[in-house]
Amino acid sequence: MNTPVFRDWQSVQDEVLRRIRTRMWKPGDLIPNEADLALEFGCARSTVNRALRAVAEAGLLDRRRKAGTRVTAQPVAKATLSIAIIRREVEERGRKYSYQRIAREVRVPPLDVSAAMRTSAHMPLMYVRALHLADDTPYALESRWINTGVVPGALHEPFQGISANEWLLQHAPYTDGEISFSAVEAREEDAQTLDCATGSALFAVDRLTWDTDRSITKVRLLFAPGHQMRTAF
Amino acid sequence: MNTPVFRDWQSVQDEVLRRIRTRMWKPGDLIPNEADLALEFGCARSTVNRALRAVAEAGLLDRRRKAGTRVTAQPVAKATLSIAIIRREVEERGRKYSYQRIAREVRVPPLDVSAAMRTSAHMPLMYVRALHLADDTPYALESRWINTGVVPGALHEPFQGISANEWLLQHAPYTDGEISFSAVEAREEDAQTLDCATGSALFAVDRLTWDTDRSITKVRLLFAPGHQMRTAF
DNA sequence: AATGCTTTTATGTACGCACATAATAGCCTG
DNA sequence: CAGGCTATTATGTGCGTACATAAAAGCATT
Repeated sequence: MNTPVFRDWQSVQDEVLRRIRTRMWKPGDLIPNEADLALEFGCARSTVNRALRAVAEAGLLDRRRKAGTRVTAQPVAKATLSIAIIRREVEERGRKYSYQRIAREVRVPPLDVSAAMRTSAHMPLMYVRALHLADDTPYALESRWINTGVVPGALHEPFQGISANEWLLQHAPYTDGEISFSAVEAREEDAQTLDCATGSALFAVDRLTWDTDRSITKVRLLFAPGHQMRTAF
Repeated sequence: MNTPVFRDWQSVQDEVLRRIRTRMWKPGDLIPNEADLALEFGCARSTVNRALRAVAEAGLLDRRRKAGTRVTAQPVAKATLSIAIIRREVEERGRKYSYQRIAREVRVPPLDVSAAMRTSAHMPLMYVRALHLADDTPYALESRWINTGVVPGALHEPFQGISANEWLLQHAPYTDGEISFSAVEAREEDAQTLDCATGSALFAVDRLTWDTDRSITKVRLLFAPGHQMRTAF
């Protein structure tokens, strides 16, 4: 048999993907080891390794030392969402971005907030509420708590011209973060700001960022009705 | 100066991350080239390359040939969501999974469906509606269109015991997919099935999968109120 | 100053070798 | 036959070299 030669790791990857897709290698199957594949493909083992590693990262192969490499039985689709700065997100859709700060104050947060941020229950934090607009119509409503113990500079920043979102990225780099997505009904106050009906279904994004073990900020974004977050996988 | 030695790519990566985090290398900065870093760290250039590549994949570095490597000015947080099979998702939360097929029929779909799936407007597709339950309470309502032109086997499958979700993964591997998330208000019919109030805010996931250029299936999952999708980044 | 050609440079990748490491398989012992 | 030790094996990674390639920078020409 006349196997074509796969010299670079990308074409090895393509061939591996093809074999999985065409079920030449079926889900659960053990595939040949790196050395054999290298021989077959006419390249070095390290090239095969690079290719298989990439496919494994995509979730289509399971690799274990000594046990070998198997085609994932039930691949878990991994959708990678890019959580961009809202201004950029709006501008990339070709719309005009604008920003309105609604409130900014320092006060003791509700208990669920201090608990989530692991700050003491009576420690005041900074609260910022703002509206992001696209072509002058409401796009997303931001409600944010900032841990001024960790980011004291926030106390001197009015967040009028620049959103807290961007300011924090510049001044308080995070090391870890959590994000969660859900659907919530618009409260009357939020509905008025977003110019929609009370009770409308809103797409909500909650983010919590950390500098090692200290919380930096907790933010909820409520998007105007109809908002979609999409990606390929 | 007495730089410790970083032998393996993971510790090089850690050191690079540390330098970015501590702002020794600031956003937008050009960092030393691979050869210099290899010299400084006491390892091979390929090791530095491996580490920098990994950090770049995480979105914290921008690399371009000849231009060098820069710290990303405004890093885009990448949240990777694992879209598991619903049964597994439920079971991993330690709850009992069950499944009820509600409807299964072959008929001509609405125009938006045939358009999205790129099938001809009058071609009949299979429609399957089913409810996924966790601990016997509604968890997610699935409404699915299957392209029987591409997956004829579906015509002989009742989708009673096994969900279309799992059956398709076994019998119709996809090469590409799109996914989108949104919030929608529960229609009366959906609310009854999910045992919630009409108009409740529901988290909706729409998926469309392809085998190269032919659509396989289009599915909408409506999750019961309160559902959260979460991940770290 | 604008244009196009050439050089330089940093990243990207391939190779072959070596050794590390995890995990299975097999063997030995009681 | 159970339990534990050992050998084997496939992947994981490091190194040094070589060459490919993209792109900036420099140079020359108009």
